[in-house]
Amino acid sequence: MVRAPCCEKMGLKKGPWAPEEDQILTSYIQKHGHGNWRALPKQSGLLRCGKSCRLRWINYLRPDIKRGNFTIEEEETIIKLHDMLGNRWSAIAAKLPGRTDNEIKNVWHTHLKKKLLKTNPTKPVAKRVSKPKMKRSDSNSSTITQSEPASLVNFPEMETTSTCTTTSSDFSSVTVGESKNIKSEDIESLETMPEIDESFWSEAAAMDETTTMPSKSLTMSNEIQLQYPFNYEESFQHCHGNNSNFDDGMDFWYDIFIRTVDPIELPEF
DNA sequence: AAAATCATCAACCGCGATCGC
DNA sequence: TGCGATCGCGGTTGATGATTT
Repeated sequence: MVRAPCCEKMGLKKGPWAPEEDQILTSYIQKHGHGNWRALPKQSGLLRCGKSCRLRWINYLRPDIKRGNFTIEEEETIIKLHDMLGNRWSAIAAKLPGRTDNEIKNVWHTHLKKKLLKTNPTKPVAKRVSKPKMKRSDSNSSTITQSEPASLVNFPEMETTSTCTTTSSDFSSVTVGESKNIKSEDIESLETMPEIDESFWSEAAAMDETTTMPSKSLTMSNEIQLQYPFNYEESFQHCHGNNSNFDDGMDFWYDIFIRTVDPIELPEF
């Protein structure tokens, strides 16, 4: 599929927005709503592409935008959420009313990353938990489809956990209750998401000495998930063959771990 | 005082997901 | 069901102001 490059048409303006443009966009949206962003510039008379209009509205003109410096509480929330979610700025922004993903991203890169490095230079700052990418074609199926491995996972503690015990030879089909598949809302449900901090991982590693993976089908509640700090790579290799790697295993278990809303069922193995 | 470097942040870009015909 | 259009996200860029040399 060939995509028409955004803003490439002659006459479309780029760069900083003039106050008059802001005025036009604001009054148009207040009157008509934004509807189709692509059509908005034509209808409002702006010489901008829809994408640019959308960004300007979302990041700057929206009436509920909170301006000014971030409070200590907001910064702490960002740090906490980033620790849990990684660079999922929109998910983090959803928990900070009036703040945009762009703003949070900027604050993270300019202030918080440095702040964290100062206060705790040994802790990995760029910890990223990738959101599993689901193939659209599988959205109604009951199986988890893994489209690509996590690109960066930095949990050194996990690599040292002892192995789990499974008797599985086929883990390719995991039933996920009613929700059928991972939904972004599930991942966004931070109210039910356990906080994963360093103490969790060290506790998990300690517990792992005595726990093994259940060998029969089970319902995996939030608590149970927390009790099974698997060796991601080995467990995944066990299920998918020895050619799979740590990232595959991490992503696979992330799929399972992230289901925090409804209990899920694992197949017999 | 001027040049160089750094910090900030608004805006852009590309891509995957989703919508809707 | 396929495909083009559109949306939304995250990474990156570049303009600008502040600070340092």
